[in-house]
Amino acid sequence: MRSPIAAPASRVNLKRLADAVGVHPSTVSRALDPAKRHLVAEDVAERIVQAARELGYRPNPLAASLRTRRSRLVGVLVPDITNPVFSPIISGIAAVLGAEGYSTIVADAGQEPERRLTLIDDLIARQVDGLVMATVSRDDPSLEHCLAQGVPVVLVNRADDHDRASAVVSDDMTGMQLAVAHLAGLGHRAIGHLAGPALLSTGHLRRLGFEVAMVANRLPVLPGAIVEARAYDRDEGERATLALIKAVPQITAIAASNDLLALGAYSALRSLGKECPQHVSIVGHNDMPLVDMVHPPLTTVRIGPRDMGCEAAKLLLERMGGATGAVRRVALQPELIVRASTAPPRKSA
Amino acid sequence: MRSPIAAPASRVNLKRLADAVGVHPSTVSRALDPAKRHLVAEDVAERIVQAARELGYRPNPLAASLRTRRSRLVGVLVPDITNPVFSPIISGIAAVLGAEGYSTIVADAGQEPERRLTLIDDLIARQVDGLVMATVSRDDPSLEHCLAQGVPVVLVNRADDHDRASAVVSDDMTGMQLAVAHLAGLGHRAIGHLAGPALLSTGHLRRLGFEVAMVANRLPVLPGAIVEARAYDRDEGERATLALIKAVPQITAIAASNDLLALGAYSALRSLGKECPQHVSIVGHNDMPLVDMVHPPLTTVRIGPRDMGCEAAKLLLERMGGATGAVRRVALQPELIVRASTAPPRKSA
DNA sequence: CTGAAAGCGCTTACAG
DNA sequence: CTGAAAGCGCTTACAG
Repeated sequence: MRSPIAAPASRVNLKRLADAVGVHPSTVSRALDPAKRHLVAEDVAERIVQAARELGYRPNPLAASLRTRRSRLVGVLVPDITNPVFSPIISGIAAVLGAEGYSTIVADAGQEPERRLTLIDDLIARQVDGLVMATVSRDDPSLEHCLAQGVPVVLVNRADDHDRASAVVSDDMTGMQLAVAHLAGLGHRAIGHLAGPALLSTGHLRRLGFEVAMVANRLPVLPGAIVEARAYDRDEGERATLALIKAVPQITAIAASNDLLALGAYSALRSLGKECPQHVSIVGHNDMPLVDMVHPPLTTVRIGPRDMGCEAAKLLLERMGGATGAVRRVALQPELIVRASTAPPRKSA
Repeated sequence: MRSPIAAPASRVNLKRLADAVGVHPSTVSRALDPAKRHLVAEDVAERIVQAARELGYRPNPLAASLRTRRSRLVGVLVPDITNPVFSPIISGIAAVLGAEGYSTIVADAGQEPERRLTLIDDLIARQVDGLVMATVSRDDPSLEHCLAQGVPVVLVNRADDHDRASAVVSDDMTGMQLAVAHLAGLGHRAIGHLAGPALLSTGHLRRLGFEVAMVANRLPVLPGAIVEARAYDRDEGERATLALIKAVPQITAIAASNDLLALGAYSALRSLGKECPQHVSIVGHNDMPLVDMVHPPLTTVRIGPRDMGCEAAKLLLERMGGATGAVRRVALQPELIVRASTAPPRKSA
């Protein structure tokens, strides 16, 4: 008894375990697979399970994957892990997948499409059983790439124009209609829109929602009242707002395609010496963390990113389970959260 | 020519490729491994590489891992993927590891220590070559667990009391000293501290930094002027602040152990009808996204989470490369970011 | 410089 | 109900 702790005893594998119990490895394999356990005599199975526990047997998933061609691994592609919208999505995906024994490997796709394909190929090479993509544009070649290889894919937060894959999104048009209706209800007539990139389904649909809602509220879309941001970030929000106000100075309210854009609008207003909501009301989209604490607290459209992640995972699970039904699109209902960045327009306006 | 696209032509593997070129699989294996390519005749290697490209050969990393016992996979454990401090850490880790051909698999450890061990075991079963842990408390059993299995581990953002593993952190004591010095410089004398959980190195060290800095500035730590939060979140920040002000009503400034706690203090002050910074100055820690936009913009200590991630990855790379030197602790220098939540105390105070 | 063989640790037809 | 064998796709001593 030299050392109380055994040397990392060269890992016990199936064969060793079989020897210990005195049966054939294949029997051990069956006994330990819930789906096959019924094939082996109850008492034998019992002894095997017992021994496995005692010896601390841990099956090697790599070996199993090599054999079965299933890895119990799913890849999640996000455009930017640093964007707070994606954390809850990832967390939702990992939670429901984890409960089913899948591990999640998340990859930050970055901006270059080149790198994106490489990443996807890496994941496929690692034999992921499925892919969740939060990265795709409305007409994304990387989606084709996945599909061509036969990997089950579901999209999240963004959808494909051609419905080539199932997608879980927030109901983007409705969300924007909520925003516009709120503004119209407050009495605003000259409303502008900070659009997201038209290549993304969120940017496209929210813009559509804006236009539809304006018509529904019998409000004119003034020329120059829609400015498209090149990216969902604060700088672009600021730039777009400056352009918007320059083109349509009489604007009293802005519906932004997302919160970061709205926050950029705050900065633009400040640099112009205007107050929100006294001069201009602003509504965002997403309800990302902390927008309740900015000044003024942001009125926004809450989407349920974690739920979206959960739903996406469920869809993928079906797909990976061999379900082969039609492509589905599930749209979660967003909710308007009214805070202090919106108010009736001033009479003077 | 029925279909323009070939059926997913049963994947080309090493053997198939070897047959195509007319050499033995082992030769192909060598030619394709940069470290072994010199072992094969240049022209043969050339032909192999060429054919590999043409046939679209993609080596199966699972099979390679099974053989070599190296997976080129590293696990990253975070306590809560939704906490914005961790995204840049993850992103930094993935970036430097990715450049070396490693994939990163991030696991959200959640709160139950039970689940944490399971996750770690899963990762180890998948043969991760190394682990980065952002989860450990100062004396964490799960660290022992990893070490016992011989997995290279490096800690990030948090360190271990016993220096059982290398760690990359921000210089927490210095950071807090920066905060206190700033407050003292403004003329504050009655300064309180919202401490983080003492079980975490950040909570512990920042508190220590607070105490040391108070002494250095010849300021008394009033009884009740340090309140420990049970978690790094806004609710706890609010609760702790209320307790703090109740115990020491004459407080004019608060140094918080992190930004979320500081934001909770904002809420507490508001509920008490007090203004920041007029009644109480507040400084946070971390400089997380958007704290520049809250009201008032938060003075805080900026740590470099992305850099921390990068450094941690580098350390892990060394470790995985077989480096066996002493455990190292690298502390990045934090920086004070002065915004509008701090001001001189009012004369009346 | 190249080939033949063994083996990483599993799973699953195939027999019996 | 259990065993023996083959094989997933690689890599790496071992010969030559």
